[in-house]
Amino acid sequence: MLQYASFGRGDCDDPLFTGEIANPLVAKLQRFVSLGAEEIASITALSRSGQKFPANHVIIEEGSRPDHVCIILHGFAYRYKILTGGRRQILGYLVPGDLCDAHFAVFDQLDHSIATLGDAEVVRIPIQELLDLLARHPAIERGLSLAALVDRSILHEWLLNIGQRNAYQKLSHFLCELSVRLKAIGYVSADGTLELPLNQAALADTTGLTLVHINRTLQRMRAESLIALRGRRLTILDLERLAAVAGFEVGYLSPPVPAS
Amino acid sequence: MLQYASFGRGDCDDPLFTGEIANPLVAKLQRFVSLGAEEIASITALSRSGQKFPANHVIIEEGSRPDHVCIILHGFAYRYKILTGGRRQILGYLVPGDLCDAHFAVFDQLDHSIATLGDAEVVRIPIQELLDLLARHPAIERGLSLAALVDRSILHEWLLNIGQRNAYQKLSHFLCELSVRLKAIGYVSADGTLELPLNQAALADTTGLTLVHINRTLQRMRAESLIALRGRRLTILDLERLAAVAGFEVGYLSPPVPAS
DNA sequence: CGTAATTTTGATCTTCTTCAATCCTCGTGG
DNA sequence: CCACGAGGATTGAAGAAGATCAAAATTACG
Repeated sequence: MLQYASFGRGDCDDPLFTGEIANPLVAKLQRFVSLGAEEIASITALSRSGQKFPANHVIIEEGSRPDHVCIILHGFAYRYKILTGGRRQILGYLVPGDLCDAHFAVFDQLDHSIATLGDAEVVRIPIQELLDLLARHPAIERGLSLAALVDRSILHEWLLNIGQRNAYQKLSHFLCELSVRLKAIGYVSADGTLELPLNQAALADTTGLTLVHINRTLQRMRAESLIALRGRRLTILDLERLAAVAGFEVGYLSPPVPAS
Repeated sequence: MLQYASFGRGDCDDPLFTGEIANPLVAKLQRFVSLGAEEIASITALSRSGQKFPANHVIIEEGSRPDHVCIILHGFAYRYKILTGGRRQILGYLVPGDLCDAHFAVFDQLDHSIATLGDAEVVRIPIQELLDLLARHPAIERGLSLAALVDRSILHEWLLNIGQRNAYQKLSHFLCELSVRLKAIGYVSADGTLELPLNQAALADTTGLTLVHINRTLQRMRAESLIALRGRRLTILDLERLAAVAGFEVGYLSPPVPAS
């Protein structure tokens, strides 16, 4: 049984519910474009049941040229690069509904790896099937393009974050982003609690800081009553104030408004 | 008269030559896909003569929703974001042939600004015209998609660079990248000299370091005979060794090999 | 209940920042 | 042809943010 189900749109492990729950990819696309019943059915058909992976399982290895695309159904994953010497930079997080490299994978070998954060459920779709789907349904293609746009915005924001802010702000900013993204897919409870398998080492490699320094920064944030943290359960006590110290602006995470 | 012409494919300011020189966008696309004569003609027609801007002129402002796309014909530009407080992060550089936001601009308002680095010549193409062009010539669209892929790789590499390497490596890595990119468009002379209007403040905001620290790092690199630097003229004396200290691997800059 | 992973703490060190001058360089106008 | 001014480069000194190393404490988990 996967964790976090209680915050999600329902427990996909329960076969009784399978037909009823919004497919996470459908849900994601619907934040960008409106989909017809047939489009929803097509996506659902492709991504009904996935493969389950344990924590820290490498889904796609840097340098490979995958012949399929992965969609996260449950749980989380992250993109990363490793430096000779062992240092790791996390390049981004994938949440349910996100896919590992839409049409990108068609051409190229990956420049980074992707691994599961905690236990996760992932569907693999042969590239050709995805291409067919996109060809048949321009709305889906458009939705994915817009999603890619948001991804790029996030990348830009991360660059700004890592390059220009101090440790306290870096961490705050990342937590704000996380909170907003997870809220959008229903993974944050009313009191601001999010539960995810993110350890301090991952936070360090996300922000370009040291594990030790992350630890101390977290403590400071707790002391200031910005967050509460126990085990995997992180509660953002004061998102307003957290956003203020981070200089966080939601804009870049919102689906772009289509030109009229 | 624009600088750097001597390193480029010819002097585009000379009207006698205009018809003969490869259009920089054509040249760029040809590194990814093969173009027919008609495609080349179409592109050339769209981007024959541009508008000239002085140094540090903002071409596209963050938050605007441009109805056109810009192509750099001559000179350089950079993407950047500014933080309240004045800190600036440079997100990437545009060289001749690059465009400010291909099909991206269709949907969204920009999340960052773009400005010229030195004097530059830029064409503005109405989005609709570009869309028509892409619709008529799938090869061009494909070329731009591949170019976007490389852009993303670069962004990933920058994140790794800023997040995980030390000052010496950061700067070395950036210089390696610059050298390779400029060499690809013929802007590096045989002895490794590149001439571009990049001051130490820009290097600082590119790497997330301080101007003062950049200065001292450059001095160290000179002392180690890795580079020579006089005014705008940077010579990479030993690219091998520079790449070694930076942990630089060219791969991510190469056009992806199309799947067979 | 024991082992491994993760978090926490302490002490020390150094890389990089900050602040504040000074010094070039180069284009401009007198 | 030279003085002037501005942007850019360089230097120095001092401080701080964050890194590193090593160990202990906690927590998770089979």
